[in-house]
Amino acid sequence: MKMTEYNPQKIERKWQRQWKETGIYKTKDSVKGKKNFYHLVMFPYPSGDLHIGHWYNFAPADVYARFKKMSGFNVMSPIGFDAFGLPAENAAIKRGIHPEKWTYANIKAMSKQIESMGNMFDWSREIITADPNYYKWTQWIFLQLYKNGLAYKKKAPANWCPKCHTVLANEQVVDGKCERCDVIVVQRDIEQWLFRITKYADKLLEGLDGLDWPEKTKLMQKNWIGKSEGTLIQFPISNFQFPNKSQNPNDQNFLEVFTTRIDTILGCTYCVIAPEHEIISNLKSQISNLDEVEGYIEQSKKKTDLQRMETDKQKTGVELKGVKAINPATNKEVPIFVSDYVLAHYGTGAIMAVPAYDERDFEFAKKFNLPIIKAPLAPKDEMIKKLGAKKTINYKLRDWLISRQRYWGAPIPIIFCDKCGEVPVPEKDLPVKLPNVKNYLPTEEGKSPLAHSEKFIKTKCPKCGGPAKRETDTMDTFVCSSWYFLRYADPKSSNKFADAKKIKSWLPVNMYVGGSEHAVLHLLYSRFFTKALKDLGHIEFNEPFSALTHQGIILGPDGQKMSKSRGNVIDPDELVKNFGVDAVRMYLCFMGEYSQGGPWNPTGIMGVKRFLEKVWKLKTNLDIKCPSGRLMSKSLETLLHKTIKKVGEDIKNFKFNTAISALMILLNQMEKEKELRVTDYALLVTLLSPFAPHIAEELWSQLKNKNSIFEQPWPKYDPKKIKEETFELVVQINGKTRDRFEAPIGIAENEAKDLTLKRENVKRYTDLPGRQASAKNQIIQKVIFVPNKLINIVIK
RNA sequence: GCCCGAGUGGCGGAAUUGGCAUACGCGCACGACUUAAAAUCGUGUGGAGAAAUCCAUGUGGGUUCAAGUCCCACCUCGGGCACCA
Repeated sequence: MKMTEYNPQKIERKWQRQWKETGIYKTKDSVKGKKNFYHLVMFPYPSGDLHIGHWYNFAPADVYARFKKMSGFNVMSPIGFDAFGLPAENAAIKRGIHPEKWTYANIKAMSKQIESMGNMFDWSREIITADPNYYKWTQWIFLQLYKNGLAYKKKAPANWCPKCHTVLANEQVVDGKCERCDVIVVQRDIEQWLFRITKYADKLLEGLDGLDWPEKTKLMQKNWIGKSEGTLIQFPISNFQFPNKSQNPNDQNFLEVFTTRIDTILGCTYCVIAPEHEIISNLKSQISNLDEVEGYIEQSKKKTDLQRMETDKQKTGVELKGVKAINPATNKEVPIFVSDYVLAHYGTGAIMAVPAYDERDFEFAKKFNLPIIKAPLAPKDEMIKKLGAKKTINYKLRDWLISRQRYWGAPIPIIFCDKCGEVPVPEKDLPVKLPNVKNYLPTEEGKSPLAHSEKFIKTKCPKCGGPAKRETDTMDTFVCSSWYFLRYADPKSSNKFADAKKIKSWLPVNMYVGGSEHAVLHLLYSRFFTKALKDLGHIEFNEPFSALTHQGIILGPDGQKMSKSRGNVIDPDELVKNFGVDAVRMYLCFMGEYSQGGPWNPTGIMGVKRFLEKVWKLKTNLDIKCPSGRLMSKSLETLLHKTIKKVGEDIKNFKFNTAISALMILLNQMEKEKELRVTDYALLVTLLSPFAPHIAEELWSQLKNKNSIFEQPWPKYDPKKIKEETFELVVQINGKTRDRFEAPIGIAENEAKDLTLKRENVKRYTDLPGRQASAKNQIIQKVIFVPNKLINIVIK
């Protein structure tokens, strides 16, 4: 069969079938003489349809992967599905379909769509996090963390989404609202599982330095961790009386505060404690306005986080009457207030207020008519010594809340026994399978739907064999995705989460491509898992992703975020039907800077489509144009080598738009040539192949090549052939371009100057009546010569 | 409020890091082919001016022989954090 017309759909079908049959993208764990290169895109969750955003993530990333493969690396580019979790579950519930059925139907549909992109994904390594063979190891990792004190259960106020009926991690609360459904989050006292990510705060901070990541992302993590160095100081309570009950050794007769500004302590005129602060219960007998205080505490407990934030300008609070603290620096008594502008979970939950130096304290002081003293600043170190204060470090980062009162997740492998208490499921009993229940709807009472499944709950205690109950909460889906990159190294392993040798040969990930919305979620959690697994001796590296790139967001043609209600959604399937996969891939690369994204231009794609057609036509004309064996023109040769250099360098830097522009320039030049060698045309096709793999593979085979173009080495350029012999010397008069002429590379300053002064265009400025152009008689003040670039004559 | 990032033709965007601003593409205009249209090909395309030339990289200042690029102030947009003491 000989194809004469360019029919993208036909070519795509042909080569996608061929690639599948030959298994060209199946990755071996090692190839002799080649270095492994782990190239990863963030795996999608099975939401339903493949969005243009997925394309923008995967297609340009595939250009990079193919380029790496052709550059001599053994490239692994795996794909899978982040199948558990709220998004899939909510979508399923909305349609009245069981989450499992819905999820697997979507995976099937989306796999087909992903395959249509023609990426070099290795499907033999596909993973699905909802598969028991996968989540067995998610549970196993949970147990490792649990056994080493990095996972714990506690009852405390947590972010509760009233619509999703589950608690959420701090990272999943955006502006006081649930990141999934935008409903205002409330605080709810509930038993919850947490990972002790705070133990790794410092390591997570330090590790950022060595990473080839966008600076902005590193900064976001740094700010999220929020390290601040300060001091703990004790403010004695005057006339402190221990409560009547038997004396608790933890009861303190002082108030400990945290400050980063101990130098301002002389200006401290009152103290403030958070409504949740423990000291209140010990002071009860001394507080004369206890009813008022407790009323205030009740009130602030009822507030949502969002309401607390809204009180931005209006500070509230109540003084603890009958109790005073003593400022240890001045030995003066100061009042104590309870106010919700102080956060219980940060520092000690208590502050020394210095209204003269702190804006928030100033506002509060003004409202309650408290003294504002502009005291002199004291030297920090001296003050610490004098007061016997302790230097300390605080972090904004809080422990990661991972339990969800939802059905569609990996069960937490813990058993509760009346006799033995909390008992981890023995590793040999993993996985704890998620039962296929009929009643999977979330409940209001703060319990997982699994709590209704007697069959699931009832079990035996692994320790004593007595009757016991299973934990019914499931894990946050971010737990599943915090280690998936390890599994790709050995996706079928049944006796380990992945073979150590295989992990060593592939990890850390060499290039990770995905959205920046995960800057403090997935990317932080994965770093935590990696560090914990390393400390527990399971892996040998500290950081999961050596290099990271974010794609931008594609907006609708109207410049607005794409949404069905706005009707500005661009459907990639439709584009593929109209323009072909190669054109879609290529236009995504061409439309602008990769990390920037931007509005979709419906007519812009015609440009790359035309380009591909021209490449095709050039081949048709080749037989006429090329009498075989002719030398190409000097100028084409230079351009060809320059293009090889530019395209390679641009792909390496994810500057796909300028790489394509260089290819267009090369094509435009080739079209103008009277004769064209087959080998030179083949070079163009090779340079094009990472962007438009289907047409390139077809043209390559039409050039009578038997192997795949992707088994070709990336072309090398000859640095000698890039060097030109002449250049265009720019002549400026007072910094403005007035002339230019061809001059040999390396021309000396004197020679360039002489030639320049003889130019007619220059004489017009320098040959003034009665004066001569020379630096001596002051027409010419100065001559600036930039070798191989320009000459600037400064005249008066 | 604080911390990042960005503002370049009608539009998406280039610019070897201080050296010809507007590459490449879209769009538009004119021409060729056609009975005609589409497609295709060719030419032109920042603004003003007859021209010399002048003016243009968010605004205003500065440094420099030379600024889109460096410095200062401001404006607008995007992102992050948000009572973290």
